[in-house]
Amino acid sequence: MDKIIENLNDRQKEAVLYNQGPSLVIAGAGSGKTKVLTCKVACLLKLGLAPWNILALTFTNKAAREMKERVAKLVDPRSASRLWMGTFHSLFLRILRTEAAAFGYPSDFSVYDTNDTKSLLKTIIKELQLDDKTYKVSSVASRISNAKNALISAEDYFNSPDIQQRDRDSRMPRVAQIYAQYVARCRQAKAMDFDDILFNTNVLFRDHPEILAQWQERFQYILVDEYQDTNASQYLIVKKLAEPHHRVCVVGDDSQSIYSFRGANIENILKFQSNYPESKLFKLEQNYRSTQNIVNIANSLISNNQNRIKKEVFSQREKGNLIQIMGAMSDVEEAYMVAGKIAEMRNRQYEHWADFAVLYRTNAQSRVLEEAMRKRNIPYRVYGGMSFYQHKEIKDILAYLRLMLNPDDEESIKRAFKYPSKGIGDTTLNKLQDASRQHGVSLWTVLESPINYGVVANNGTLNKLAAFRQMIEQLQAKVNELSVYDFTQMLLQVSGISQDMLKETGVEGITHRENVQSLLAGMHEFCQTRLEEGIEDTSMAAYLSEVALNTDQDEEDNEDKVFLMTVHASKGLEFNNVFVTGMEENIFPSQRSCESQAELEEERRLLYVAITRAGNRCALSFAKSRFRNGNTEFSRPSRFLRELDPRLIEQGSASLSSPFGASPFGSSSSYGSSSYGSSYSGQSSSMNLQRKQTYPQRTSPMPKPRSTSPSMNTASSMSAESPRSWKRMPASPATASTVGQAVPGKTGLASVQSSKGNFVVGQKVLHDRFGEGRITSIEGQGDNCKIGVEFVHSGFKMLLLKFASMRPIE
DNA sequence: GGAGCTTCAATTTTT
DNA sequence: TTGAAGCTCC
Repeated sequence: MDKIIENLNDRQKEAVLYNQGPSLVIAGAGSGKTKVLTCKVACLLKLGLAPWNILALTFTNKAAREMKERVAKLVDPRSASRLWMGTFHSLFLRILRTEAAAFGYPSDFSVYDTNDTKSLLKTIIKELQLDDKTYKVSSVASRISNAKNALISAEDYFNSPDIQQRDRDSRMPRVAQIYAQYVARCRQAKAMDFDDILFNTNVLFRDHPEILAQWQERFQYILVDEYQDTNASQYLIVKKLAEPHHRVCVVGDDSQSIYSFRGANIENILKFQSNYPESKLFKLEQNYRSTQNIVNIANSLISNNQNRIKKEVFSQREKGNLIQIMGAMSDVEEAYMVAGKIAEMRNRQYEHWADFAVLYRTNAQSRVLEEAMRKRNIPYRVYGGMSFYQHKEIKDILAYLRLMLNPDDEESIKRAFKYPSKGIGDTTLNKLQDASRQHGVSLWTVLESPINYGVVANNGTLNKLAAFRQMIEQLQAKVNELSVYDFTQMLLQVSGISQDMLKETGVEGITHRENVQSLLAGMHEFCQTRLEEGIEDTSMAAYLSEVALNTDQDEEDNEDKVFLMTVHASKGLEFNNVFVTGMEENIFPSQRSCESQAELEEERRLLYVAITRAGNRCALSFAKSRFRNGNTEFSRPSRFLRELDPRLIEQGSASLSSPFGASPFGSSSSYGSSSYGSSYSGQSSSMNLQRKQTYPQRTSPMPKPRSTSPSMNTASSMSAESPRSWKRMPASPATASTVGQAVPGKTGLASVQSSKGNFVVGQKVLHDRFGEGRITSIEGQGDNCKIGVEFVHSGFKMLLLKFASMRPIE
């Protein structure tokens, strides 16, 4: 026991050792939250609790995995593997499967993922003959999801005057019907969606006290990670399970609550103490991750929030570097600036690429950043994006597997129907669906005898349907005879998927086949592991129940690369150096979050999360113009920048006082030119940055672009600025009338006069997109006059004067 | 049933 | 601008 807690500080020890009643552990950023949780679990085991008496709930598979590994190291792997430690969804799914009979489901019901849900909703909206522009699938889905997470059933939804009024106000009065229909169809398909797992767990516990009592008895101690992210449904499950013994420990940080949009209720953590009056509060306030300056500037920001639990996060590390704020003329320049800084810092500090993270508020911002990284030969990875199990080819195969256990699974039938193509089109599918709806039976039932259900089709079609049905039945007969691995290999042959995939040519085909191979490899591993552990069941059912909720990334990318990700995705991670980009009004905070105080506070917490990811250095950047939704938009620096303690911001960083309120593209040239000249070392000079252009570039492998078609059309640094990119700056004063009058010099030309001003070799210029630079050459005349400019952040460019939106400065 | 066209919208995301 | 989704035509 002592050994487990020997590396903890006093606060952490108290939190770990207290287990007389409910406790709330407020764990500031970087305060060793996971350590406390894992040590607590280890202590409980040492105190004699059986692993299966401990319920430890997380939000992600990754968190659960990591925690399990750490517990395994503290105690023994065997005990660790027997803990009830996992995500809310995976553990309660397990319970639901066990208790399925109690609420009239088969134990191998299907689990619908977001795609299935949306596809079903789309069908229902069509069937109800509602306008799919008014009833957008995504908004209907989110209303239903929010309702479920708030434990509002379809019936409650229909009967709630408030909700009905709200739906009428937003011109979607029939969401209640869609909801009801959706629930009915899920039940018919013997399927549950993610939200149902929690919702139905509540229903189960509500309607079956005897079952609840069993699980209460089992879970002697309950721990919840990231409690600030719990929704009403999760809150209530925990409350019910902990009712008899009240031994529950929740850990979280209200300042890091950033998921209200998906139903998380920050009140759960704020009100924990009133919900559990006898509870004890522990605060972990020492941050071990970040320097004092980073912790303090984050504190100065978050102190602007009203709704929070009082705490004083502090660091005993060195003061560290000041926080830098960098301004750029455009999104492109911002990206180059960040890329340049990363390259420079890496060389100077002998750091790894992976010590750097570039964070942004929206995914769309990654584009320019990626481009800048590629141009600078900086290897990077974009974190997030599509997970393995969301790929079409994987989902198609899993649909077949799901059908084996549950042929009533409508979404899976539809998938299997469509792929590989069987000559059965939408027309036939619609007929089948209509019949299924009219007779109140599943699609599969209709398929078993289409004619009996009034499906009118020609013989060819009927034969195809019969062939499909036979194939499924034939496969079903084998399911229990083979391991998943063997079965799936057979399935790929029988269904024609293998043959079809071989037909695919090109890069995408290769990727698809590789993904299928990975799926098979995963299945093989599943079987091996099971056999090694002495579990004989390597069936598909066993596999599917394990995989149903695996939606996280199987990222094995351990290469040394810079991380690019949204701020949301960065939660829980840490990096030596963090760049937070796009610090502009309407981006961060996002436009949609400016309406209410609560939303604005969440955006502030989001920035708090971003800043506290940094260990040693943190820089925030903004651009004065940004290309968004096909237009160049001008923006003002984020209001949050003004909330940061100015004493912790590096001198020479962008001045924030002047541009506010002024016209976004005011005439102050000093603003743009001085703002980004400073460097981390505090040597504030643009020369310093220019010099890095000559640094020998360490070669590094080019990262694979995410899309299959790498963008090759980006303006090469040697070419004249293309009209296409010029179009991106409609506000630029450049016109055809800017033809220059050249003055000859010793080599080439020394200067040129144009309607934009006088350009001389060696002169400083300010370009709307590339920012500040110095002219190195002038050649050609008239329309062909080209000016070579060495830009501070964008490197050398040869620009056609005619198009360049550039003016001399100084 | 698929290639190619038009249209339309455009935070954040795990399970 | 991108991309997804729907529509048309072969």
